[in-house]
Amino acid sequence: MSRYDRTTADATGDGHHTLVETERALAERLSGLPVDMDAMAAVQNVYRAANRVRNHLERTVLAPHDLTWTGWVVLWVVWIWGDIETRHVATEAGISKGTLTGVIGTLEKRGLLKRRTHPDDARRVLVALTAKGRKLMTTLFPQFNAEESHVTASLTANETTALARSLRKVVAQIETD
Amino acid sequence: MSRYDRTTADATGDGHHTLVETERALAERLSGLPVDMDAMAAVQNVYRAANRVRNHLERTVLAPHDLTWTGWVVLWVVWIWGDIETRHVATEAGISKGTLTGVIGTLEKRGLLKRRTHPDDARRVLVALTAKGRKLMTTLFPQFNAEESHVTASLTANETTALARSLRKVVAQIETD
DNA sequence: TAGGAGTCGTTCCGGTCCGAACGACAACGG
DNA sequence: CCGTTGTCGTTCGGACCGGAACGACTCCTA
Repeated sequence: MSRYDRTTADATGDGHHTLVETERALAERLSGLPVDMDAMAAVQNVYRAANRVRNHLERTVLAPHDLTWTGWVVLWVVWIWGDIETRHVATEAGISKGTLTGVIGTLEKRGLLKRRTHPDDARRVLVALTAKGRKLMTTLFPQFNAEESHVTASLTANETTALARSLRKVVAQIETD
Repeated sequence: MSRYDRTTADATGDGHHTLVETERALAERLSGLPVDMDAMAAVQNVYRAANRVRNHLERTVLAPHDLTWTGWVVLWVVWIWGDIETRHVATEAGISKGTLTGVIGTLEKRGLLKRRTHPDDARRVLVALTAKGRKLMTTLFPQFNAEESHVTASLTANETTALARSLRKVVAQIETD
């Protein structure tokens, strides 16, 4: 046993700690200093939830079709907005343009979308789904959305909308810097 | 100009689209099919907010100290729980043990933490901060927490706690599969 | 007490990610 | 006209990421 068996940790068995445990351990490190526990908990859970949701959707919906999360998001953006410039795709998908180049290359190689030069500006590149890509999205989106419903199933309708609204506030707050 | 200038997009100028615009464009793709818009908006914003928060904190707090987000999380976990086995660090930090090996290697090379073999089990490895690592955390955590407060500043206290609670529900929902 | 089963951290691989640097191109100026 | 400036997408380097395979080690059992 010995003290190394996490006698100070109060583990819940699977290595996860509750907020209360973390708060107590943190108090030992920062005795006296003021800590915004609510903000800390919110930020931690945003990041934790995002990764959990991503991994879950990748495994249940995307993996059978050999799609990564980023690949899916890019396909979705192009599907919705169609015939869109790559720089806008990058902004909309929330990735850098450097990353997008590789992702679009992969998707184009698989015949899901196509690149073409902008007719009025040879620097720009337009992207659009192929027929194969549109067919895939028509099949996949209902499955994806059903899983989105599933992961939010433990929330009431009001809680779900409040969640989205609060998160938009956080994003807006960051963008006003 | 031409139709390629996003006449169908209703861009807000910076490449971002509102939920209403997305909903309308989506309706054109899925006319008739039922869509859980609330779940979709919630999932999208969770992921968007997580990345925005991460990037913001990396730039404002972590970058000056040449720390990555993952490196910071690992340091934080070890700081809070101290003398902890690597497998628990991986679980707590939300990364795989394969990834953790590399991150710990980097942090150890910088003298921020130290590895040592578990006295009762030669397979296990214990990790603890060095004096330098503890000093860094004492300096950095208040700055980090202040930025966490800042990004949630546009939420009321009730909204912040509700946000964290809803996100925990989402995580719990996924883990019950 | 010796062998098999299980668990630990590590290594490797293919892929993702960002930011900086780069070349191609367009727009503006003299 | 032609250089300067700025904006595209692309390329490259370094870090991260999960999952599979691996060797080292412990535990269980006959």
